[in-house]
Amino acid sequence: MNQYSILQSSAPMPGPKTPKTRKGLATKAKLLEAAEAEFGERGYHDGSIVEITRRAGVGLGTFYVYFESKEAIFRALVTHMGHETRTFIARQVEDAPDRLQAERAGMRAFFHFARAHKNLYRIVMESQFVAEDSYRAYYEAFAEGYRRNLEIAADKGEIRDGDSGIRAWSLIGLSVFLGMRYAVWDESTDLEAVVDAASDLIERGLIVGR
Amino acid sequence: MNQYSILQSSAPMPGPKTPKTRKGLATKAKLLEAAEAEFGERGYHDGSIVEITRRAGVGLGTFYVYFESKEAIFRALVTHMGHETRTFIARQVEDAPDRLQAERAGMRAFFHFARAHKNLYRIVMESQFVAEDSYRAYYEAFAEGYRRNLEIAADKGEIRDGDSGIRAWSLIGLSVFLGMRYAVWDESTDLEAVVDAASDLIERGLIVGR
DNA sequence: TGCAAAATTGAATATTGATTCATGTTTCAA
DNA sequence: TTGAAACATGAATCAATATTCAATTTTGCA
Repeated sequence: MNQYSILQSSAPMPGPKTPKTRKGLATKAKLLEAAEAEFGERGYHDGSIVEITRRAGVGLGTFYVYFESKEAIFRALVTHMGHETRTFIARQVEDAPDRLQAERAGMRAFFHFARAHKNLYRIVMESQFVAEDSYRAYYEAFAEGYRRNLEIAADKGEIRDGDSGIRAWSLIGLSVFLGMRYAVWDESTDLEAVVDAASDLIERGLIVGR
Repeated sequence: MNQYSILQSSAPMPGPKTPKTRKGLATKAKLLEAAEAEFGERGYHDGSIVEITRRAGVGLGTFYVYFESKEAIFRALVTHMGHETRTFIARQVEDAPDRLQAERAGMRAFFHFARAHKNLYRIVMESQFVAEDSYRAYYEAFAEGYRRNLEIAADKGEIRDGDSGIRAWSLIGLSVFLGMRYAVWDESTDLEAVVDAASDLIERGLIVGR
C-alpha cells in the first residue's frame, strides 16, 4: 500500500494495461517509483527505460506491459505529483483560521514538500518541455483552486479586493521560484525565514504605508 | 549588424572558433538565428543540427566550424538572452522616478519582451534541463541586480525594509509566471491590466489595511 | 596578384536507446 | 485442481542524429 494508489483508480485510464492481479499492481508501482528516481536524477532525455527496469528489478520487456511509452510513464508521474502536492498542501492548510494564515501555511508546506521531493519537483518543471499539456493542467488546477480561495477570502473581507486570477498566478510563481532557490538549490536555508519574509511581502506590500 | 553582436566580444570565448573574416561573422550569426528558431519551435532535444544548418542555408559541416557541439550553441543562446533581457528592461526602467514606478515599468517591459520573443523565452526555461549552470547564472544575475535596486530603494525610504534577496526572487518568480500565463500562453491578454493587478498586489499587499 | 589562413561541405561513422515480439512462467477464479 | 488470462523476459529491430574528416573553395593581407 504505497503512495502510488493511482493504480486503484477505477477510471478506465487511457493507458492500455491496468494490472489485474496483485503481482501486476506491485510491478507497476515499482516501475513508477523507479521512473521517479531515474527521471528525477537524469532528466527525461537522459533517463532510460532499461535503467528504469533495472532499478525496478524487472525485465526490459515488462515496461511495455504497463506503459505505452516513455512519455506515458512520465505523464503519469506528473499527474500523480499534482494530486500529491495539492493534497498535502490542502491538509496543512485546512485548519488555518483565516486566509493570511492559510497563505503562510500553504507556502511553508510547499517549501517542505519541494525539499523532500526534489525528484518530483524537477519532473514537474521538465514536463513543460516533454508534455506541455500535462504541465499546463498541473498549474491550471493549482491556480483555479487558489483563485477560488482568494475570491472567498475577499468576499469575507479577509483580504482586499483585486483580480483573484492574476493574484493566484502571482503567488504560485512567487512560491515556485522561492522553492527552487531556497528549498531545492540551497539545502540548508532556514525555510521559516523565507516564509516570514515572503509573507510580509504579500501581506503588506512594498509601500511604506501606515 | 544584427542583434548577435556577441560575436564582436573581444574576450577569447571558450568556443574554439571565433570568425576572423566578414563572411565568418555572418555565417555564425546566421547559425545563431537559425538555432533560436529551431530550439524555440522544437525544443532542445527534438531540434536538430541538420535542420539548423538548413535554416541557416549552410552545409552541415559548417556548424562545427563555429560551435563545439549542440549544447554549446544552446548555451550561447541562453547567455545572449540574459544580456538582451536585462538590457531591454534596464532601458525601459531607467527614467522611472521611484522604485514603485520602476517595478511597474520593469514588469511591463518583461511581459512585452516575453511576448515578442517566445522562442528565447522558451530556450531560457529549457536551459534548466540542458545546461543548469547557464540557467542559474541567468537568474542569479537577474536576482542580484534586482536585490541591489531594492536595497537602495529601502535605504532611501521609498519602500519598507525587508529581506531584499528574498524579495528579489519573489518578484522574479511572480513576473516569470505571469509572463508565461498571460504573455506567452495567452496571446490576447491585455498586459496592462496584468501589470496593474500585479503592481497593486506587490505595492499594497493582501491586507485590508487602511 | 599570390598565397596562407579561413571557411565550406556532405558523405560516412558511431552510438544510443526506444520499442517489438515470440516464448515461457505465474496467478487465481471456478 | 486446472487452464485461460496475466505477467515476465531480453535479444533483435529500427530509427535517429550528433560528430568527424579529408577534400575544395573563398577571403583578405602583404
